[in-house]
Amino acid sequence: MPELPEVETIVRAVKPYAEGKKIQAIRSDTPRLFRECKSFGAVKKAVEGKRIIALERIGKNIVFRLDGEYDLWLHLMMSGSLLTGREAGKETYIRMEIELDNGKKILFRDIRKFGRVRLVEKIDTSMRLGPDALVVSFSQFAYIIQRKKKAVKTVLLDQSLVCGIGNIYADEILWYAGVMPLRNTDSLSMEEIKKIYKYMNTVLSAAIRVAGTSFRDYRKPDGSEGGYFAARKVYQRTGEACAKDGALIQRTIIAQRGTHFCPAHQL
DNA sequence: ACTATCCCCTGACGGC
DNA sequence: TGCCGTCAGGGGATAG
Repeated sequence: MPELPEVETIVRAVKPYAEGKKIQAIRSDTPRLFRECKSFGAVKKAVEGKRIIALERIGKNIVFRLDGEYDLWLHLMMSGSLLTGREAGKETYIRMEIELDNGKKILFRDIRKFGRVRLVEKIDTSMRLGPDALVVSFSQFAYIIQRKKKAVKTVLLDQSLVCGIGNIYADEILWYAGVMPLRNTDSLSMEEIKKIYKYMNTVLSAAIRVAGTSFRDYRKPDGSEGGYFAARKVYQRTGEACAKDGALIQRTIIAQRGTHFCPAHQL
């Protein structure tokens, strides 16, 4: 699923393709994608003819910074991806096509139609996002963790606290940190919070270096797969031996999500 | 105001 | 062969 490393990979690939170009046309036959906008027509009117000043990632969110009144915001949700150098007619599940003024196209592919587009003001406060997981300082992070009294995994998944972490990396980070996903944040020692912070950075950075985790739907814009699935320690390894101590990986449900952990070294 | 639960979508896969 | 249940899960909406 596209989490911070996957969205970062996509944005890095699309950046040189999009930045500095004008949006010639935007097309879509999936009204559902624009369910949070007034209408598709309103989006069309706001973005066509506008230049893409920059392409940015904030957590799992993608923002096309435009030289108009609004920016174009996109969330890939679970099965969304951006494709470059391809024709819409030759691909399946294309929900939106952005044609640039050089004739090239950015395609939004999304099997499950969970993705969403918004027009956002230049300074937007409606997204309710905490600081990005790769930007937040340790003191900020410790403060955020300590003022919550919930399962640590739930806190890591809450985008309004820290944004960018999803189900795969929450499990991976907690495996490295040696902390049980169900542990209440008010019981964590400062040592444990330090470990979670440290591995949040190392796991996300390592995943970006290999272009993310391809599990089910996620692919890079050129169609190739990310390499982190092979490197993962717990996610989707239920019943396998833990790489650290050989105990069998267990699975439970936290916050409606499959949660994987080692019962021996995660305390 | 806060938290927990439901639900949107589609395809893959295992069991019978 | 094909039908059915389960799983994948981000985040907005809604109930409490």
